[in-house]
Amino acid sequence: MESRQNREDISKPGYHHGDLGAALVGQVRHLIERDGLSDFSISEACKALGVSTAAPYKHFSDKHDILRHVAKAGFQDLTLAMERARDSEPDDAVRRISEMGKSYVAFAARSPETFKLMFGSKPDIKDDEVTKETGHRCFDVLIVEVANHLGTENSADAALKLSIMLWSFVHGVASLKIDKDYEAVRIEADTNAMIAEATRRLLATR
Amino acid sequence: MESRQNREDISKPGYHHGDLGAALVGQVRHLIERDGLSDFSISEACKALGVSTAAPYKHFSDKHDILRHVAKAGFQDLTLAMERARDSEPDDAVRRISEMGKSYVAFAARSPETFKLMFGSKPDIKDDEVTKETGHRCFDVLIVEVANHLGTENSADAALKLSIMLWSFVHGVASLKIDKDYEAVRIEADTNAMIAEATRRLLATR
DNA sequence: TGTACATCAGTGAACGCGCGTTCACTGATGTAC
DNA sequence: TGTACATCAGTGAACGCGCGTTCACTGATGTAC
Repeated sequence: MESRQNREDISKPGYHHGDLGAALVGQVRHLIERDGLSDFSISEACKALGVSTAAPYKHFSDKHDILRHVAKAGFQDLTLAMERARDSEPDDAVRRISEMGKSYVAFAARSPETFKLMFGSKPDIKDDEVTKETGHRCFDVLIVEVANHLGTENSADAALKLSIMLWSFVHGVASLKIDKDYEAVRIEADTNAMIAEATRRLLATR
Repeated sequence: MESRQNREDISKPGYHHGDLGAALVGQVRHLIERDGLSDFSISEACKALGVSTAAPYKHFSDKHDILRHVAKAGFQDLTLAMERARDSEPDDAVRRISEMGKSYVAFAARSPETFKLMFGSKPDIKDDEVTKETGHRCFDVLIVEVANHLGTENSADAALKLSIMLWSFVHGVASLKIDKDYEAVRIEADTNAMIAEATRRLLATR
């Protein structure tokens, strides 16, 4: 049993479905993006995979369990995207941080409903320790970079405070963008330029 | 007919319900906050008001129509709160703007689900011209103040850009706060202090 | 290699549920004469 | 002031719907001998 869980990524085509668990998480993620977080249904995910509506319960305890896995996968993707952005800019610390911000917003634009699931207030997601831990690791990527930039003469607390400020800012940009609020106020916002500008200002030494 | 619409705020107790339309909007707003935007039901609102489930359709075309009125009321409340915050700080322009930011976040903390309804991506809300206009008026309160602060030597475009930046920031703080994301990352954020600090930095002249 | 057996990922039919919305109706109110 | 009538905000019963979840079952797979 344990060995099967460890190689759940290999899919033998002849063995029933192969790996319905992973396929469901992927399909649900797709449907969430297509129909919205509150309008998708796992029944439809089953239909798309050619499987009975009872099949998921052999892999997950309930609907929320599937969503938890989707959220976790989302955090892993986001972390990866931020690490890539960080590594793309080896010379300039401020630019490195603003690139990470851009990749945060880009992820939200690419997967808006998954983003909402990850950062929304559903208790089934929020209270899950595994998802929490995955999210925390994501935030750590930013803290490390800000602490590096500030240098040792500044306290870790200063780095934390700045990180929260930077996170809050890009999270606001991401939220307003995917909810089309800029458009609602008839603004066309160049979010990338704005992130670069705001990052500079927030990180400016007085 | 027209004269009745104009005094929909007075409620004659003997005349059927009095003013079921306004009562429903209030009750739905209350239920949204209690049960969440995706778990409330108008049936329950009807039960709470002691009215049949068919009664709402004498006042609203459908469920979304009620939500549109809730969103509009939310924007009016938010605008009022921001104007009050602005007027409480007559001397210092930067502080005036940061007080407006604090009142934005305070509104979100007070009415998180209404806030999500107002700024979320529900098309029935987003595409409504009346709601749009009410939201726009809200944003204008900020732009005017930022333009005043910048003075005439700066373009209106500069004021707009700065306003978007400030809005994005406080919107991020509000979202992360009401979705309990600071807590999820085990942070206790002093949002008011953070807003004051970030506003100073974002408005700083180089 | 062949056979018997245990496992467990699937089926498909059924369930209870609460929802939004409709329908023909009723009866209190305001108004015209 | 009294009566007849039009209006329309309410009723209450019913509807169709799709959902998440359960149940006893089946049959392909891996394994022990």
